[in-house]
Amino acid sequence: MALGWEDIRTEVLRRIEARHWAPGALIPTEEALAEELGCARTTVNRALRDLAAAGLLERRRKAGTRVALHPVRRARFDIPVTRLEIEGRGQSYAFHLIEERRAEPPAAVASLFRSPPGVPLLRLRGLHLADNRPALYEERWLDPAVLPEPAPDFRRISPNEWLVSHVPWTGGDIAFSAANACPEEADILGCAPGAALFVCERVTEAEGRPITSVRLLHAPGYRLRADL
Amino acid sequence: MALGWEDIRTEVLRRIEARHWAPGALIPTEEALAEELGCARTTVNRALRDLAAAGLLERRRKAGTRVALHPVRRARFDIPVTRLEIEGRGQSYAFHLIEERRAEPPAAVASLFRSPPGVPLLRLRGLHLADNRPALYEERWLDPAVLPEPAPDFRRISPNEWLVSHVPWTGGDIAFSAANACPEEADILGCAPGAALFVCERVTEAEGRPITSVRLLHAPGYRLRADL
DNA sequence: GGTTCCATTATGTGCACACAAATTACGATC
DNA sequence: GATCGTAATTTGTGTGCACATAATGGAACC
Repeated sequence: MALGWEDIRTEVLRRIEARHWAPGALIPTEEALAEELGCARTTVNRALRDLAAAGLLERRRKAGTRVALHPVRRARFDIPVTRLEIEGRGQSYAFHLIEERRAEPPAAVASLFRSPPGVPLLRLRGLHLADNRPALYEERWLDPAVLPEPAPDFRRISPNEWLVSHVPWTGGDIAFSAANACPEEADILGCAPGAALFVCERVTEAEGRPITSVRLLHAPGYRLRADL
Repeated sequence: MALGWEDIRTEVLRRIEARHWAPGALIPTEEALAEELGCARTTVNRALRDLAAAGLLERRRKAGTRVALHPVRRARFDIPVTRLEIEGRGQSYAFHLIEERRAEPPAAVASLFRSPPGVPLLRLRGLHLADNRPALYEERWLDPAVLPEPAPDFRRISPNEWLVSHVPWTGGDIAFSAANACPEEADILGCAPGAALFVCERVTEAEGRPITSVRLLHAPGYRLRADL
């Protein structure tokens, strides 16, 4: 019959959901499950590893595998390039560069970049438009060392998109929050001052050093969906 | 020396980041890589599968493996039980039940639950407190069919926490957005009317049917962090 | 009683092999 | 030239085995 690892996962999941094994309880060893379900231990291992990665099981060597006491919901979502996200909704995309200049960053950003005082970074501000309406306003600091000669024309391609396809990144950090639009932001995004904006702050690193930090302000009405 | 699959992943990642293989380009087959790097194809397979799951590679049978053209950033975050999140910050936790009654849901919720008109759902509203200060206000609709007899005392345990540990869930949906606090919400959360609130809306399902839908309003200042 | 050490045990992972599944490339046929 | 069928290729996965690694529990010892 040939049971696949996904079948094993399904069966284990069924038992968890049916409270066949209570939360916090030990479940049989891989070997026992393999014998019971009629497959190799490798196959059980893969299924259990997958469920553990999903947060449903907790596994420790020697201690065994137990059903997670607090099934942490581990949500995942994709962060597409803004252009693709907008075009994916069937809208036309455009990017409007508001500002591009060298400037000394505020202390918080400077310490983040671990750059010595007096060294300017590249300051970029721009607006992403969907069907010619403001959709996303970005304020960015960028380490000019990553730019080639000649520098890309950010009036034609958004910094985000250029970075994604030209600079190898190795890590970073991302956080979401909500903020009231200040008058200038409201003006740029074409919304009322004080409107609640969905904010995404990102720091992108390469080889352990920050390359760029950006604050993305979404126009009112934006929703970020994730899968459980 | 014994190369582990994580070593292989690291090496492949290095080559991607070093633009050794350009975005969109085909990379060698598993077999070729296994021979070159001196390990079994299984090991290469695991490494490449992992990178593909992370969105860095695209793999298709027979077509081979290529470096993703648009390295979609796939972020993951854990959604802990609110109590654990607050206690994890070293603050004391408390839950205050504001309202519990049977009520007919608005049309949008009724259609979501696919419940016939006239059948009431359980309406719950409550406030999560961190160090006795409002942290999270929740408005929930709950299918009373999942409740045992006697029903749990939601003055003692928050609906969220009770559900997580007593009702097997199989899926759901989650979305984040921002909203201005209406006067009542501002009063409950102890913030200014109109303040930008971070909103989390969740629908939880079991066996394909919605069990509960909830709108979570975080007090101003909340940040949701994720890992890239 | 407490500390150290070690055997036991469950998971983690590598390997060689086999076959399955998908998709492409190519050749045969019309 | 277009269409169809088939073979070749690449990834996907199962199996049995071996050994590595970590954590546990208890024995030995002070």
